[in-house]
Amino acid sequence: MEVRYSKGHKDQTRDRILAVASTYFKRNGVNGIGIANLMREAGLTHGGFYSYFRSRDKLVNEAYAVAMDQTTSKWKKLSTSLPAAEGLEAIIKAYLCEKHRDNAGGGCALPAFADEMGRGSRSTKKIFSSKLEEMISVIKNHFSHLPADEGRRQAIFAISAMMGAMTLARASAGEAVSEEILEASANVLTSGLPVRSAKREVT
Amino acid sequence: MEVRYSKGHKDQTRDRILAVASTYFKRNGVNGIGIANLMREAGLTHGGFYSYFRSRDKLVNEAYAVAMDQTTSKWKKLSTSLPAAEGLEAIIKAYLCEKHRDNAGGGCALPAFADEMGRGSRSTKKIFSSKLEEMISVIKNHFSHLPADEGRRQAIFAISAMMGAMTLARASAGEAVSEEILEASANVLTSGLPVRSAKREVT
DNA sequence: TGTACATCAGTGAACGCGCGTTCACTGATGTAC
DNA sequence: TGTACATCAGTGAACGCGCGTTCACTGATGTAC
Repeated sequence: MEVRYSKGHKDQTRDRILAVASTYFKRNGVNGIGIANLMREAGLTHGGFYSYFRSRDKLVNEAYAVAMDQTTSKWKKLSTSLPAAEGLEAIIKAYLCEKHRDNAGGGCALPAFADEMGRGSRSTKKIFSSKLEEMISVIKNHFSHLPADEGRRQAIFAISAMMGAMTLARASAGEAVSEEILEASANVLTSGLPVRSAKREVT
Repeated sequence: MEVRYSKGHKDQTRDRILAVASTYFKRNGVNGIGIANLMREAGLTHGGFYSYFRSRDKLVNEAYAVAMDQTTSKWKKLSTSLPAAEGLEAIIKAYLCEKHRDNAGGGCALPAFADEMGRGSRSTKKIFSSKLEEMISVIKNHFSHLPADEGRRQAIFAISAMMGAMTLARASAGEAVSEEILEASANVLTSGLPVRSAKREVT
């Protein structure tokens, strides 16, 4: 047993539960793991759950937000370490690879449960769209050479295409077409997007 | 009560159960409706279910196949009624519209449960990839002016982008960004794809 | 310093509910004679 | 033609199980005196 009453101890435990939930919801689906198992993975028993969250639904909504934040910050890191065009290519290649496909629990929130959020409540959709807005904003920085509305359009499109390809690649994992999907989408996105065309014109 | 023992009566009932399952699974998720309610929607009681399917899992796999076939034949109809470029635009516009977004039960199988199939068994993934292959084949016909492998790549990419956009639009339904997603993806797909570029070159 | 008490993170038994599955039964029909 | 029987699509009660949720309790710690 660790020391109790330490400053922020309960917040740390809460964050741990959320981290476990984010991972398992992404890997097994939002209904793919129950509270008892979640709490066990967090090193606790199920009874304590309700001193952290008012209901399972509340946890689910918070886990959605946490999971989407994880993707956003990952993209931000890749973004800031490279110039615009290379940064976007780095994001696309890190996204559309077999390692990401086979690691749903540690990967992007969108292919893992965007469709589940589509069946969620109004509050779920508000969380989704505000977190998606942050993702769009990060990607949009890579289209700063375009007019603002065109850059936003390209960013939205790139995110849609990436998450769609990953979802289809996962659904066909183990079949030859799965790698084709990753390859095709990475190829078209990196060779066909305006950011790359712009590069070519400069060269 | 209808007449019993009529030729093919049981097959018709089976098809009706599958049609109901396809619609409700797409609308509410694969776990969003139970056997009792499914059978009630098909005009029966739950006890009879097991004279049609060996288990719920078997029904789910068959419903996946039925749902994907529905999309394929819808695309085929749009494809054959128009020349290549216009046919593809018709498919894209019919896909990326608010009517489709708000009608998951009657819409495409991919945004409805591709992610669920990603968590399915090996047999589920085999069904998925063989049905996806048919979809690719229909879309690929619209890229017949390209080398075969490039046409296939574009077809795979277009399908990924369409289903990704629809999934994100549904998850943000009710927020302004939802319509933006549909518009952005339809716009980029129809103006940026090689089929359209080819058209322009000819003109 | 030592003792009694309050605090509170965490425990685990218990409950109700929904769901997948089983199974003995029903009742309308076609068929044999 | 009429009667007895076989067939079989469909019924609904019952069971077991897992899961979300509740709640009385535990036990380690900090604090008051």
